[in-house]
Amino acid sequence: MTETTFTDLPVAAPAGSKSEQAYRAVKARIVEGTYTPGYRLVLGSIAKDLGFSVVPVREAIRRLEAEGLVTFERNVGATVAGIDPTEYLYTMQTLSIVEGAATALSAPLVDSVAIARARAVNEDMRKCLDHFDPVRFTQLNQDFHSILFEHCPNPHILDLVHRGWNRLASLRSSTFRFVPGRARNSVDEHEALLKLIESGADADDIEKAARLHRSATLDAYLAQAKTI
Amino acid sequence: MTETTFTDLPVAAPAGSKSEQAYRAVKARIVEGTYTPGYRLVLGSIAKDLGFSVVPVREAIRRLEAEGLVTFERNVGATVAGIDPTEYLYTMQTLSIVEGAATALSAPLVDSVAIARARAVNEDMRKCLDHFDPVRFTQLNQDFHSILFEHCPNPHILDLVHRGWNRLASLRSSTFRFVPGRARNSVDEHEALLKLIESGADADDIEKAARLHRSATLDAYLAQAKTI
DNA sequence: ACGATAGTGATCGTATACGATTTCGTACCT
DNA sequence: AGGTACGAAATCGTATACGATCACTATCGT
Repeated sequence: MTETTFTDLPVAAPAGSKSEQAYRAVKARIVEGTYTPGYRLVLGSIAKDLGFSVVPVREAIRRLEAEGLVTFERNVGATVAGIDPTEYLYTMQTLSIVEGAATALSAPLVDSVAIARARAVNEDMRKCLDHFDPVRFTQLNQDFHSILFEHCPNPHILDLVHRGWNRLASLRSSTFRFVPGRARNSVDEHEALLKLIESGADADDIEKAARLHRSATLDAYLAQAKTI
Repeated sequence: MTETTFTDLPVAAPAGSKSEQAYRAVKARIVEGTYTPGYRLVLGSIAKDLGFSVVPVREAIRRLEAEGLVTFERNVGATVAGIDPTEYLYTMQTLSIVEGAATALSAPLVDSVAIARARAVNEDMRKCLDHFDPVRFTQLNQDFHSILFEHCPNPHILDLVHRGWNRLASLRSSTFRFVPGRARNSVDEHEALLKLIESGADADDIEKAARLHRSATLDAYLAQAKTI
């Protein structure tokens, strides 16, 4: 094909190598809960399902392993990573640190328009409390923080945040128990955080607030777990 | 082979799947500087070199990509990731955050024996300054902090620290320029950090000190870069 | 009846093979 | 001479195939 008459339309080509497609497909199914924790990821089945051979699928799964979304055992296979309480604690604690840092680093770059958008999202979250819609609440929560992170000057840190979120995503439809009381506090803390950023507060204070915001959710979980 | 007469010697079996071996082999060569940044990782060559086929090697390389040690381009191949000044900045900043957190979390679990060991390592570092041995200095520096992290309660954070270190390792033998003045300060800061931990200081203060300790190295680099 | 053991099926791990894509050198045209 | 177009070599991407390993079950012996 020497001549490129047309503008080389990428058409509806699913984009990327099959390995890449497999990666995205499996990741999506994990994150959105089609494959719940413990689900056995059988290479052959997934390959047949996607219409690929096993090699790209295998590669995709190893990549997901590196992200912590699946666990892998030699000669046995891969399963969607569950989150036991310990793992949950590790993940939340790590998130509190990287989110705190991301928030503080981004704060100076958040303009008033972004603040307004974030505030709108937060008000939506408040409504979710009344309708009791935990899934949407979680999504909006990520949207809220994503707005604050929009101009984060350090992509590495942002990446760590996203990995943490993905890791927690598998919880949504299974183990996770929504704690409404905590959720309401969370919304209030969002508003406080916005005020802090608007006022051009010290980076340290912003970082501390953002970190505590995440820690508090962990604490609420721990307190609840203790009562069971 | 039903009978296991001998104690099932793992002998000199290189342990693990070939994919795993390939992963470790290539990683080692990158970290220790055999493959310098920009080095082209050709699947066929590495496979022939290790005596494997290309499939496990390919898998190994994709894993290294996920860790940021190599960059990958579709249909072109992989090269050892270089670190341009921007990447260096991102990595150092992220390290300052995760090392700070790791140090603060570990501090309450560092006993006096560990302190003594760390102090000994630090004195070795001081000697390296006189003999001008940057490679050993860097190694000892990692040893020093590793002692402090020995009982880190959060393995995820520790993992992030190690990833950062690996990422920086490729610099050692190439771009990196050792700044002796900074190195001397670094040793002093180590001692100050030990005193802080010994005294049972506030977690916040320890975190701040550890974070600044890493940031200062970055700042020294930036200052130097500016004068060139 | 219970535990150990051998056999079977499912699944993984890796080698090999081939088509697809890129890169680079060379010849040709302007 | 410079740039473009063609072609060959190198390398990647994926499919297929087969040997190796593991889980499971049924059988045998005690």
